[in-house]
Amino acid sequence: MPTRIRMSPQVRRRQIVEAAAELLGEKGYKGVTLREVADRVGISQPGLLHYVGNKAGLLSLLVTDLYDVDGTPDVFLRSGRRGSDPGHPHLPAYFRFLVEHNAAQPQLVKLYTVLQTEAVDPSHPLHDYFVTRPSRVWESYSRFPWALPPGLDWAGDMPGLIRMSLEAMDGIQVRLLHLPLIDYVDEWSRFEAILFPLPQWRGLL
Amino acid sequence: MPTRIRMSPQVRRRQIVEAAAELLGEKGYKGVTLREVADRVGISQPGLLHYVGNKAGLLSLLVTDLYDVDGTPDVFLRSGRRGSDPGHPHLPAYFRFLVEHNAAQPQLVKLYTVLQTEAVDPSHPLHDYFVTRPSRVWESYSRFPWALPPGLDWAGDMPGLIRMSLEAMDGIQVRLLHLPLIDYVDEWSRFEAILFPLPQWRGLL
DNA sequence: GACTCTATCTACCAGCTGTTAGATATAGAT
DNA sequence: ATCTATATCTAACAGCTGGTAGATAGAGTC
Repeated sequence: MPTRIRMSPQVRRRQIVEAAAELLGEKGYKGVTLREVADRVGISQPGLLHYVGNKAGLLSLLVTDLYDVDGTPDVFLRSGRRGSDPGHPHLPAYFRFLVEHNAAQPQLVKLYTVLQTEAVDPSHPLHDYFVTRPSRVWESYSRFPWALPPGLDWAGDMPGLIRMSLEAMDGIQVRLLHLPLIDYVDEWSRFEAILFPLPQWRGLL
Repeated sequence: MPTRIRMSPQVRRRQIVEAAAELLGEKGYKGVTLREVADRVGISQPGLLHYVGNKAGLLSLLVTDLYDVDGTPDVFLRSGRRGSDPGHPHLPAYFRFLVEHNAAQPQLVKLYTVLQTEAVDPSHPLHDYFVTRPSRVWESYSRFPWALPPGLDWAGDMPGLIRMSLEAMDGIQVRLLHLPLIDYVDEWSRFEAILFPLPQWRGLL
């Protein structure tokens, strides 16, 4: 009978993650069927279920393998990039790092944006994950002694500054879903200029 | 036999729009079934279809009855609000109007945010509507001689300023889906302060 | 070469979903 | 009262979806 293509779990798992990321980024979790993902990978639907258990397992796989693995402040501070001195890390420097990191993976950003909004539904497998995410993110940020320019108006309101920055990024990412196309890095640099309005700082990055 | 409740098309249609808006705002278009909407209205599923034709018709109803009917620049300029002089309309004044208008209808904002992102899927009934929306919105804005403060850095880049403002609003709206809860108007005022950094202007509004 | 493990398959199913066909009852007009 | 228009219902269906059961075959091990 026909030759069955048997691959190592590592490779297959990688294929599944990539196929799922691409499809979910376009059609969302509810909009994608297991058969679609399986077809793209080149296996049968039960074959896919063998790896993910059930449909929600697809998302666990994505979160585990794609989210929160790089692009975090920790990674930035260990990256040795300019302004990444662990003693006094530059907040805008990190945001540039984050934005450039994301801009280089538009498909992942799209996936993130789509899932984040789809998860408003309390029955969505990632509902809790996303609803509580701002708290976890802030907790992550607050562990570092970010350096802030002394002249900044709201230098005292670090949470607000970070929150607005992330809101701006989210807004840009939503805009990226529509036309005419814009450039993520360019658009962020405009926000950076008004969120961190200190020319001499920007020269340092 | 059981008493059948027969209502005027206007009333029924209104009920359907409200039920659909609420449900779609939580579960999205794909996540909601016609039966759910029908149940909430209190009619049968074919009874609902009598009004909307098919499932996509639900969305047409929403767009027709809820979207783009108020909150547009035209409405603002006719509203007689402070700064709404049709000769020299104030851009930040309109944005305040828009934000306050939206903040007063959080459910509608949620619906809009959810549908906007869900419609990335090319097979989504509102795909074209949302993908091409920025162009239409800009066209709408460009019909008015918005007054801009002379000292503003990018006074020459009106499209960019408007685009950033709308991105900021979108970002806030995404953040509104998560916890801890924030205040739409407060958060916008922070962005206004950096997008339109002219104290004497803000005193005018 | 025989054996074991498991990745992968085929076959199947129950439940849900959108949609249709046709019957029925209700409100308003005559 | 009767009639008409139509809002609303019940019944039914085909397609798809996630998930299960059991068979099969490929790859490494001894």
